Amino acid sequence: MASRVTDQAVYDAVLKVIADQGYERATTRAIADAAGINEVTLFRRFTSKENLLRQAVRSNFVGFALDLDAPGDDVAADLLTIVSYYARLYETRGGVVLTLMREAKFSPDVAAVLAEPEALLEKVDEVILHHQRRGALVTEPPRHTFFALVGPLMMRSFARRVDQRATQAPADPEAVVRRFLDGHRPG
Amino acid sequence: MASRVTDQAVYDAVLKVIADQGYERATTRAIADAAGINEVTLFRRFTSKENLLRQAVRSNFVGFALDLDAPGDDVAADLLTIVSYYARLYETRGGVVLTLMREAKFSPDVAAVLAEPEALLEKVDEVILHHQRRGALVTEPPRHTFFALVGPLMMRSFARRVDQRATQAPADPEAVVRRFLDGHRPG
DNA sequence: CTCTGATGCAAGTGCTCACTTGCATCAGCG
DNA sequence: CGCTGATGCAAGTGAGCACTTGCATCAGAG
Repeated sequence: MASRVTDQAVYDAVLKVIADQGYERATTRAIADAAGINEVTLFRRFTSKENLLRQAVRSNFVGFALDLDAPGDDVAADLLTIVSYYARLYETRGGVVLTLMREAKFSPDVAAVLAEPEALLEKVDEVILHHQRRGALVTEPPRHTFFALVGPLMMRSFARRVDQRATQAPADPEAVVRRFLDGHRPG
Repeated sequence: MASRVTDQAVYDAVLKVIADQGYERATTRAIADAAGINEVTLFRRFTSKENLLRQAVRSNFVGFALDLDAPGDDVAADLLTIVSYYARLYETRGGVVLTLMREAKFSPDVAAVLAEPEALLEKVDEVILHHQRRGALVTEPPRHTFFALVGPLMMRSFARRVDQRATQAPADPEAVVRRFLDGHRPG
């Protein structure tokens, strides 16, 4: 029988609690409370705190993965896929993502969990390399290109966190790609 | 009788350990080991972990405070004092500073300790306000002006952390102030 | 209605960690 | 040499937390 509180609802709770407490300070008790279930039930359903985070991350960050398996001829289109993904990610989950990235440096658990979304990055690298080889992008380490592309989105999310008053409009992925290509098409 | 291991040596150890582990994961045991003293001695001399951090921060960040009590007529000179202070801070302690700033959001202890250096910021605000009133700077919330001034230094420190390979030259405070004033002198 | 599987609750286990205590040692000062 | 005050070491205390166990309850499928 399905559970009264859905898995996704629990995932939302985890991410929310982690967003304001950080992973290590987020007690399983607090997570359970936020999800409206008993702590024991939490463990019965998700085994461990780390596994719970893993499933939440998988479901929310990795789940709706990009259609990048076969990069095509159109640089702009492929980059747009990437930017749209990260724009949406930071738009909806910016808080947790930044928090987890910070904590990954110190907490082996968090680092382990983030290994999975990191694998996404390798896919992205391949796409960038593909277009570099086709002569559509300046040649540099793909990860650099990636940061140049997505960095502005991260910064926006970061700035919003530091400076609340800025009611910034959500980033327009098409504009981001356009601006980026202006600077990264080989002359 | 003075202690064989000086207070400053212990402070260095704390800041170093916190820089790579973060405050919460930095056990007093690890700190004592890094300082080359017994954990018990640590407590006998510094009372508590939080107090130890406080004294380390006080000694390293607040101790050599700025000569800003009486802002003068020369905007450039006063801003240079500020920038030089933060340039040196990030140059020598960038790692810990960023780590502590991150953790302050989650850990009340860290937040409490950082309240003291925060007070420095109020002094800075006053100086900026002073020069705004004298018509030497564009009018905006002083904290914004501060971030515009010091932000680049923080970003440089942050970037160095993310992207190791960049052997960036240390920031030149005079250049920073010059560039800043170009954009913030009222037209 | 009955059976089953998921849930809640109370209590407990084991680990880590900040912090303590008692005692032996050691360096400098008279 | 004898005193003092700081240090080291071994052991322990108490709290927080991830995770477990046993039992009662309750909702849905047959």
